[in-house]
Amino acid sequence: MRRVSIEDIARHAEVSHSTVSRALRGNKRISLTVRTRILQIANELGYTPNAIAQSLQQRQTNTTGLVVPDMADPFWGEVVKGVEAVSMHNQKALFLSASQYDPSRQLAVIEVFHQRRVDGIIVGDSQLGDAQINRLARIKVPTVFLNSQVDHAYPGFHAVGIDNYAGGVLAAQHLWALGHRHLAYLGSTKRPASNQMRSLGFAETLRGYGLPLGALATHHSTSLADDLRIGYELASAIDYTQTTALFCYNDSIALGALTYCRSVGIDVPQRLSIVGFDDVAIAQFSMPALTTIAQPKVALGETAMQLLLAVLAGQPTIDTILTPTLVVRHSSAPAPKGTAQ
Amino acid sequence: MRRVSIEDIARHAEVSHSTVSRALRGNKRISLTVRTRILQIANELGYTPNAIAQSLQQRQTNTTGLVVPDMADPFWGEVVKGVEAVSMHNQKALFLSASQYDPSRQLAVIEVFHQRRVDGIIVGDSQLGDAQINRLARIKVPTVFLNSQVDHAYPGFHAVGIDNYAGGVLAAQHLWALGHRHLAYLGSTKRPASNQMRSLGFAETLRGYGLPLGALATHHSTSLADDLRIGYELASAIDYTQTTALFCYNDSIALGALTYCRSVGIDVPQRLSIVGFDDVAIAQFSMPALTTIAQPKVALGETAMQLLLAVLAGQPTIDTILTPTLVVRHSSAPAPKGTAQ
DNA sequence: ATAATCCGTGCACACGTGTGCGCAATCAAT
DNA sequence: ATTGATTGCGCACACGTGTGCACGGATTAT
Repeated sequence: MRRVSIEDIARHAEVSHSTVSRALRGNKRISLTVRTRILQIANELGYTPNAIAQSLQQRQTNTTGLVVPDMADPFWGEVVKGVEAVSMHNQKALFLSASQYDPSRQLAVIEVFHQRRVDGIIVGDSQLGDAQINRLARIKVPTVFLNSQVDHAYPGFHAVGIDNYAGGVLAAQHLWALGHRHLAYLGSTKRPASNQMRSLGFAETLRGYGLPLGALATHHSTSLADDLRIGYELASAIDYTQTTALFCYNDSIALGALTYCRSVGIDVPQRLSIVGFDDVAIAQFSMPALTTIAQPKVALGETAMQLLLAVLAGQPTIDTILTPTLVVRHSSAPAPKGTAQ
Repeated sequence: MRRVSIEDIARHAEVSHSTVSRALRGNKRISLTVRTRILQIANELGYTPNAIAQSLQQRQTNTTGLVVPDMADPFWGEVVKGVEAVSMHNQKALFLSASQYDPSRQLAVIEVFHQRRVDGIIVGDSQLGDAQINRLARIKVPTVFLNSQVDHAYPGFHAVGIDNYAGGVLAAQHLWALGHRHLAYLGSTKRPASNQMRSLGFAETLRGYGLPLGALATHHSTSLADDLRIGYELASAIDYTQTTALFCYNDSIALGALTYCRSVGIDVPQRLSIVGFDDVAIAQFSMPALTTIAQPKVALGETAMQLLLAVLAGQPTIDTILTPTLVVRHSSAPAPKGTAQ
């Protein structure tokens, strides 16, 4: 029942295990005749190198740990896809775990990764507090934070993310240009930093245009329910006698809001414009198709993994901020005449 | 820069590394005084056990490999979530890789997992051919197939899936009861087995009701494009002067079809009923909300992992077939009067 | 012919951990 | 007081792999 090792091959070939090891790795110092015989025997015996033993001896596992808040979230699904693609392409294996938006669980996962001696770690949506960061800093594993909610300025810590403020600006410019003068922001405090930057970019831009105070309402859910549900509930708290446009923290919340509007008979986009954030796959197929601020999700994952690989290779690196883009579809339209100021 | 090992702790405590190992593992034969001293030192030094070395010596990695066709697919996202939850709860780490619906890549991933000496493997949507199965059988790693497209009857091979035929039956019963007499099936040959069983359950049930030949059209996409796009394209090939109901291989295809209908002004569900399959999160928030055959996705992942754990524990196991359920929403309605036969 | 070079291979150790066995010291029992 | 049991710990090996060094034999140069 035991697996076949280079020692077994050595016995069959009547050489030492050193010779087998060298032959398999293509060392020049092994004669061609011996090498071909060894490869032949290895093949017959169905030999598969033991990466565990290799990892132990090399003190390197060629393994990365990835922790995201929720696997089933379509946003993170795409990010994971990007990370996995680059990882596999570079012959690295990928450990995956979910943190369920729980910082303590985030740290616990990271410690498990460290036990497994991953070469590097990618943390999505980090919400680690100072104490946790200190604990993490002690283990000295190269770490890339992806769309982090906290600022982690430590050596060995790197970051990849998008410019949330710029995203908020884009949404404001778009809706203002369409003539909207009473707007609302629907957010979630589950992601403090990005939520704040998006609403800030949105609000400051509108203020810059001279939007009177009070014409912008912000609603933040503190609930931990699904975003779809949150969007539905937040949308139901809005006063639609004035408000003509909604900017939502993400597409899921926007779709929840859209569902609410449909259920109470508010026409989108004729009476109300809705702008989402992320551009998940389904956004283009909702009814009406969602206008949204697109994040380059797969690219985000790819970039994070590439950054990590560069760090591991000892190359100099810089943190990366990707820029979101406005995707205009059919959930946004000119403000209705009656309500324009 | 070297990591701290039990050897280092031993030196500080002036004992042998054996004693440290035993102390850390709570062996009774170590005196309490020595043990507490060792734990103290281990803590001060920031010791983290090396799982690689443990794996090598125990000949067991407490690791599972999971391969799915596409991380970004919302269906597989939920399955992964279930697998990960059970895996983490049982202190097992999870390797993840995507196969992109490519059988040869599926096998390649499995071989990498084997090199890493995973204790078990879960393969989603297996499309492995006979040659590949033989190769896989040789490595003798306990394997669970999840919603497999092929029948793999080998010792060491196990399966978890849903009853696709029953799902097709449910859809047929529902649409027949609503009075639909001209129907179409929109499928994808990317998943041969499940696609066939769903359409078969659908077709045979309708035939059983006495539906005349020719009143049921089937369209199968052979393209590798996104399902959303496939749904759009397949829907555009239907003759809607007769057909009043569509049953789709999955929700993504159904949503694509829905989008097509919206774009050409076909009212759903007044003029056309659409039934999907899977019940992905977004199905309940589309416009109109999608009637669908729900798969217990998370439970599917959980069950697969639990089955694997049972196999690894040497317990007797049986393959599991979960049953899908009909979820009626607003994309299906009674057939329009004019077209009823 | 002898010395210098080169080529092919094996010995032995390292990576970090767990454990069977043995050994010394302490304790209890006769 | 001697024997026997018990307790607490270390020695040495194993897991599978890679590699520095040495060593023997063949080849080449003087």
